[in-house]
Amino acid sequence: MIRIGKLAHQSQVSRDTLRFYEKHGLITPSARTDAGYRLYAESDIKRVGFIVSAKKVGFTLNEIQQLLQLEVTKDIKSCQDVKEFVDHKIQLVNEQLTETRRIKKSLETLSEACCGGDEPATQCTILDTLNR
Amino acid sequence: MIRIGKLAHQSQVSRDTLRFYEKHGLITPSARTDAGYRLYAESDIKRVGFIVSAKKVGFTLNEIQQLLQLEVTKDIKSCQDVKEFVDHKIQLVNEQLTETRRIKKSLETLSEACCGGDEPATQCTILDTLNR
DNA sequence: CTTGACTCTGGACTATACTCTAAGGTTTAT
DNA sequence: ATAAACCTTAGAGTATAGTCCAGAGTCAAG
Repeated sequence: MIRIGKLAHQSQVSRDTLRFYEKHGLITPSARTDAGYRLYAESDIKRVGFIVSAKKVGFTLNEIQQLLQLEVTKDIKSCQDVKEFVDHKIQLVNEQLTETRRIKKSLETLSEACCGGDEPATQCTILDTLNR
Repeated sequence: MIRIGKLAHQSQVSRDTLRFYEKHGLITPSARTDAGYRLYAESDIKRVGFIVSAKKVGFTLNEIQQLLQLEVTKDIKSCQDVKEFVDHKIQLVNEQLTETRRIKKSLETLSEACCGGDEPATQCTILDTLNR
């Protein structure tokens, strides 16, 4: 059983973040010392690792909570359940990608129409476009 | 001079949003009635249009504030200034795009390694991967 | 036995962009 | 004249993901 500082160091997150995750139901230390210090067991450490990994692939904390539900109840869940969850997230990411690409194109169109020269911007095509 | 409700309707934003923009220095009505009602002049209406257009191409409110600065002082600004601003934003969008693509790929790798079948998820490659 | 490192809690603060509510005043239409 | 529609302000709430701080308690080492 380790204390919060050590876990924070090991997991490369801050103590505050661990407490924040706890407040949001992602990880609860298995025990406390008499003085109230959090004590994390091996399984807790793994759980934090899971959270960190899931963050790295783009899951939100909310999604991670659902993933942890799947992980904990994996014996009554199927691979299909897990894969569907991931595929749903891929869909969301694709939608975001589409929107960001649209924005990129709009901006590029804006930029390309502009001479970018020393001229005063009184007739700048960018400003003109935004004014319509 | 029109009141907030009409402007909101015309500009397709809520009254609250207009007041929110005002609080954040994006748009201030040119006048007020004796009763304190906001009165928007033609130039104010244009300004809101500018804000809405800029939002549509992905600028944040903070960036729009800077853009409005450029717009208002356009006679002492060059096309270069404006274009540089847009090009900088394109860079930011490109970085976001790169990150979102990375996430997409990670998720796809995760998904592809999973059988997605009826099997219990006890050996699910997705959960296994996140546990490392 | 005291100093420094560590931990606790609760709550404020950051950034982004609103949205909603309460309690009241004003204007317009009937 | 009165009701509906519109407007005002201040402030709280939403979602996301933390970060920081104060004031206090705990623990290990010299």
